[in-house]
Amino acid sequence: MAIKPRAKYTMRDVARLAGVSTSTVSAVINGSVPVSSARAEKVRAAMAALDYHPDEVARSLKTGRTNVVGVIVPDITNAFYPEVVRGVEEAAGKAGYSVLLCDSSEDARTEEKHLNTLFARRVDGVLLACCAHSTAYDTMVRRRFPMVFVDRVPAAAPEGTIATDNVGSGAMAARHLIALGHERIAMLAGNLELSPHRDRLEGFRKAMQEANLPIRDEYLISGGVQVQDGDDAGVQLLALHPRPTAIMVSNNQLFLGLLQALERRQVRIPEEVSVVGFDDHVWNAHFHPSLTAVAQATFEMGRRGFELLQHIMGRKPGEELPEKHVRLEAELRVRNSTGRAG
Amino acid sequence: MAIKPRAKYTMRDVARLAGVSTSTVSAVINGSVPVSSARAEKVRAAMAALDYHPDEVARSLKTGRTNVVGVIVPDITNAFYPEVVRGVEEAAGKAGYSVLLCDSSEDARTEEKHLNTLFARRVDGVLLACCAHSTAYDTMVRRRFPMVFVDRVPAAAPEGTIATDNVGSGAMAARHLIALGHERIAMLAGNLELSPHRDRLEGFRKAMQEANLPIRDEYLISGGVQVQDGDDAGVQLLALHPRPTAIMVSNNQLFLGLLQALERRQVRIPEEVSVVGFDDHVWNAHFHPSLTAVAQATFEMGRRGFELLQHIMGRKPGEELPEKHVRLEAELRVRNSTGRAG
DNA sequence: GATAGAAATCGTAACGTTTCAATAAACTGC
DNA sequence: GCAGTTTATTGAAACGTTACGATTTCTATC
Repeated sequence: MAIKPRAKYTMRDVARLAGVSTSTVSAVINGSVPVSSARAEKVRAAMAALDYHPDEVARSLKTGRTNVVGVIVPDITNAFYPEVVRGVEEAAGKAGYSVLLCDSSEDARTEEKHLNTLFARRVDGVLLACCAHSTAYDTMVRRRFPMVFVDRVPAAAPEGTIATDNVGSGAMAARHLIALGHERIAMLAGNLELSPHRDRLEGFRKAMQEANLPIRDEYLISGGVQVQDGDDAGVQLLALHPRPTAIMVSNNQLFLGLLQALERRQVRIPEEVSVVGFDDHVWNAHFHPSLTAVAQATFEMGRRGFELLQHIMGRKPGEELPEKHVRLEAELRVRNSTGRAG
Repeated sequence: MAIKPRAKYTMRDVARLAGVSTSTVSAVINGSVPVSSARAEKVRAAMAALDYHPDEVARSLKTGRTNVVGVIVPDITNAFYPEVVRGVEEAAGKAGYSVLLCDSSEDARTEEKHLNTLFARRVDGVLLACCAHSTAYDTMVRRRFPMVFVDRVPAAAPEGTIATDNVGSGAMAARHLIALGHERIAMLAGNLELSPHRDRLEGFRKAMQEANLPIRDEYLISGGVQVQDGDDAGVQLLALHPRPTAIMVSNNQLFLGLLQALERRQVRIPEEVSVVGFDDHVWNAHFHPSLTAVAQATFEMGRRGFELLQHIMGRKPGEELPEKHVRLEAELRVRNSTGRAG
């Protein structure tokens, strides 16, 4: 294997130019040990003259830390995740960390592959929005790897999780519909192997029960999380008698699919059916009608997720975490896609 | 500085367990040198038994390559970039590279900081969608750093650029409006320091000239690229006499702002004014009316951008590139926001 | 001016790999 | 059976840092 030409200058060169030892250069860089200001100045001048930047690879090998965290998302083109990633990236940057981004395409094998790569690259920790049938939990626990589950959390995770209060916000969305007088409420519940969808359904159930409203089996559609799944489910719901007067949808892609189906059938919103979705973004406000949706604290999820990971990475053996599970509040943005029943 | 406990096992442990030297283990891993199948099998068994994964950090230090590329985007929450990044990530993954993601927030100083970090981390190359007043070009050329400019390309870049044919697609959008009989056409041209916006304006000018149509100064609004800028510009345009009958918009955020302003003033689209934008995404088709827009080959931009970078990284000194600049065709998706001139 | 103690500096041995020159082992052909 | 070749295997020297113990240089005190 051909060896790549490396950075022009090394610490040796700086040391020679400044007339000191490499130890002194290292001390100036890291501030680990006091250096007389005269020499420190000389060293700094030499570094600038050579445009010298310490080799982080060598440094990592020596210190055992890379100052890199991995982030694995199931689909970066799903508008939810870029905001989370942005939150991570910003918090990480402030703390001197860089972010290695991986996309699992909702595939457990790809996820596992990424996890192995990140492990081999010796990242200091991983933030993971896992996919269905994820084996991540076992793999990394076995390796004692600092990890935080974001958005989608395995039931077994004993610590290091951050997510929206999905039970609560599912109930919130349902209660909103109930308060508008709806009784025949349907839900596109998404993939019930994923915690957010499972929890939102639980919240929905809770709210319905509180209000003494029945949930018909045929009003509950679960399975996929893609646009086409939402479209299919919409078609299915429209064929029912009686039709639901309101539909709650468990994520933005299903939501879009549902809207597509309703539009094709020329079903008027909210006159004929009210719809409320999860995941808000700019376009929701400009849809016709504008869309009522649950807005998650995406950016904050990323930011605090990184902070949680930082605690885990910095923890001494046996030490307890200040908090093991972070639960974020969501906000219902009421717009014009939900209206009074009847 | 406390040293982090490292991976349980090293090549030494594998070698000892397999009863061979570390050189042999290395040979098995890299296939660099023939190893008798009996010993190779022993080594593989030992690796599996210890769940051993070679330390990529050590390997990088030795080989001088990290198999990591950096990607810097101005705003990952702008729906355009996740698709580009996905293209890069996928192509990179297939080639054994990982992706370090940085967000510059459209700020030249942040961009420069990221560039330095990536450089220090010894990534093998960088894909950059630069921001206004970027100093990246000089910095990295000085360092002879493999780099590809994506989407936004500095005029001076002698090679390693990939972008949409913005002049062509700008002209395409304008011609579409002209063909519909519009003569008073306005343009929200965005930030003219950025090549895509500059080029789209040039295309617009070209098409107008071909058709012998004048461009009024007050119909040309440039400056920002954010939603609010689009809104402001919309307000400004609506105050003019005569009003333009069609408006072309240089990116998706400006587009959204413009739509916001038109909606507030209850301007009917396309009856009173036709609008065409840049950057298509799923929601455009479901807007009311559905939005005519130029769709760029985002995913492909990422994928081919990475491939171009690969060529640059793998190039021997003095060798020529198979192609220095990649220009991608865009597609005009005609929907209902553009109609015949009144 | 000598001396103790503190402060600054340095040499060197790692960190976990790869690679190259050197050795050992196994084949050739005669 | 032996020189000559090929083929496997290994030991040891890097790669560019950090950090430890050892050493030198200061400063203050008597």
